[in-house]
Amino acid sequence: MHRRDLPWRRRGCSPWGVLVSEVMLQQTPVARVEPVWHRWMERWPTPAALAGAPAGEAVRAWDRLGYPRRALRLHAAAGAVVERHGGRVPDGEEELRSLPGVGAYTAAAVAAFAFGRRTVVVDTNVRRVHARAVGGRALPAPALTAAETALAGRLLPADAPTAATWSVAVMELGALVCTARAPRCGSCPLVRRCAWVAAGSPPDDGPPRRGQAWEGTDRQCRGRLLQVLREAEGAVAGGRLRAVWPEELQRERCLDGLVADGLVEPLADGRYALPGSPR
DNA sequence: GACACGTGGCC
DNA sequence: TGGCCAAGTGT
Repeated sequence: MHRRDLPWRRRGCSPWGVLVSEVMLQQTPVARVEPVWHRWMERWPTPAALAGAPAGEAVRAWDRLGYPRRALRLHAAAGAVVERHGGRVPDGEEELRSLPGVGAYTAAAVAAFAFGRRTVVVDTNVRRVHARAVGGRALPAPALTAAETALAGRLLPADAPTAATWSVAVMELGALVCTARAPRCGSCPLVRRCAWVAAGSPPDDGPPRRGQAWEGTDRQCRGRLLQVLREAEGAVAGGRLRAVWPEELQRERCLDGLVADGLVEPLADGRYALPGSPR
């Protein structure tokens, strides 16, 4: 096995660094996260540092990682850490889980990888490895099931530090070898014991997966609008937004949605800006 | 439980 | 070439 030397997996990385990485990695590939994570940690090395910055600056620094509401939630999580935990990232799954943007996976991951706690870490990689090696299926079900969590719990080593290492290893296996498309079974340490390989590597028998529509969607529209705001120094006039999305009805709906989400702030003079950013 | 939510790279 | 996929969460 090859364990990647990722900055948030190094010994000296703070729990805050681990939390930032886990939120950034939600639905986003490692390669795109790395440079943004480095800039982020240099600028905001502690939860208090981020909490002291305007939310809009977090959105801007999020750059093109996608799903920018995560930046807003991370900013809110930093505030909650300062308010409720004295500025230290908590080490318990329950306290972590109560932070904005931290769900079951992220809470378990931070508890395990930042604090060495024995938690059941189940992400898409773990699910795929287990579906194949144990379940004999090409891909896991569309949504996480209680049975999958239970299985992951049974497979987890009893010793806490070993359990954390185990979780990293299974995730790395899923990310580098047991990949969704074109898995490298030839270099997999589990080939001999893989139920899916033993069954002849049958194709996925689940329901066809619906691809995410993109062209012309609200998501694309929101992305365009926010990109203009991110790249602008301060506030921008409505005309700048009109230019990147001419269709008025949809543009206004998306703008309203961005404002409702707290990603955009409408100014009294009719212009728009990232929330709290310098005018 | 289904849906909304960004972005870019890969085969 | 374009559908598929990437360390999910909140509603």
